[in-house]
Amino acid sequence: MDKLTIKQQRILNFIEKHRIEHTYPPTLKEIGEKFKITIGTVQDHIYALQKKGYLERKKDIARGFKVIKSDEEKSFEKMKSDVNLIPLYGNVAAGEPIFASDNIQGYVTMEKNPKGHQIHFALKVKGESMIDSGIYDGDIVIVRKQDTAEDGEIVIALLDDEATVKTLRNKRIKAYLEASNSKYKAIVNRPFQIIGKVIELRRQYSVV
Amino acid sequence: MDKLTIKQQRILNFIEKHRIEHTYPPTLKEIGEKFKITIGTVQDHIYALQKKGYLERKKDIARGFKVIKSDEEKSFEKMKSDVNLIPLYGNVAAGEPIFASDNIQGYVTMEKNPKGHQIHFALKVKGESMIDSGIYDGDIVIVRKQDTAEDGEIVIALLDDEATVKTLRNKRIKAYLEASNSKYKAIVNRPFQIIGKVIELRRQYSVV
DNA sequence: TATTATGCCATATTGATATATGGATAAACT
DNA sequence: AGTTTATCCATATATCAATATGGCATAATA
Repeated sequence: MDKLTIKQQRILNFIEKHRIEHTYPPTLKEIGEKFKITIGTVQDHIYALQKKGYLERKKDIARGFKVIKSDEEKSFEKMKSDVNLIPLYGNVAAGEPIFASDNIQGYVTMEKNPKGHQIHFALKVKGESMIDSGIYDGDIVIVRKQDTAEDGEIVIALLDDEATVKTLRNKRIKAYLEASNSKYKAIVNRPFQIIGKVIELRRQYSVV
Repeated sequence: MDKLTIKQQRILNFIEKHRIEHTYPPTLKEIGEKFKITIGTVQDHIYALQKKGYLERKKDIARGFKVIKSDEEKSFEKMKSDVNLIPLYGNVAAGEPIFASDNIQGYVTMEKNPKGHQIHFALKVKGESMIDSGIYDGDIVIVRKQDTAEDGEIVIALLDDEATVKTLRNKRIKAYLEASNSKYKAIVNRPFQIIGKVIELRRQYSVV
């Protein structure tokens, strides 16, 4: 693609900017007014932009401009549109509903999972019970909702109506939850329910 | 805002969809063609959409539609636009340039930092030297470029042309680098250069 | 030196688009 | 029963907007 002159670049920018701001591209006249040139001159510029491959336009269509983006810009935009916002829940006291919208503390960005629309959420970890697995107090875990898991996977489990992070031990005889901290005992013989599996961990360091 | 009828909702959706796909909104005629109704009827629908507050339009302006979005939609869009993609670099052998675009392994999404345009990048951690700080082999660290740091902060340092993750010890007498693993010794009396500070850690668990 | 690209003007014409008006039916609401 | 709302139609007109054409000057390029 040939390089654009300053004038051409400005006009191209104006078209795209106008489109974003007004939801529709400008007319030739509007471009002319902006740059204090006549329609005829605008035609020349538009022609140049088309010839150089930076602009497409539909014939006889009002405001029928389409600014061509480079592959790099495109893939960047695509990647951005592939970003999902998932809710970050705060810690929930026993008995309270976990997924109440009142408990949403914010949102966390996450690359969209290619495997369909699975439901994710994020949770702030409280306590030291998973420290031997490198999960610290204050870390954020991103969780995929599911009600089963394999032996050794880190899960969010509902224990006495409270959500906790633990390693699932799914042995032949019985499933139980294990803390990753030698000071804590495994939780055996208590009913629990798995609500999701930890798929990612995030830790934010305080920024000065 | 009054509720929309099915027909009105469809027309509203079409206008927005057309805008996204073509970069400009449709004309009255195009709407009429889509729904096989006459322009007069389209006028009625547009009028209703305006009266109910779902659509704005400029008088005498071709394709002058603007679909009004709810506050919720707006804030979601805004949050998405506040997402940045930062490059993820792979491990670099000693002597090779670190920030060469050849070394970009992918991109990581990150909430845009409100404090201006700082430069960030991401790096995959190799080795066990920071395990006592909960940073494991394979973890991804997000780094803010800077050439100084405070005592105790985790930094990326250039040691013999190789980038490593270490804790900075900035004592009265001399600065040195410390591993967070009792098996490793601190690196004293060797020249190094700080290239950034770790501001976030991410760990992906294998998803089955 | 001839040619092409850039940057500008003016004006006429064709076609695209929006607007205005009037009329009709059925359903919902007061 | 009367009124509003939601659907539709048809047609005329004004204006918006794109296109076509021709001309001029300068700088870069073959």
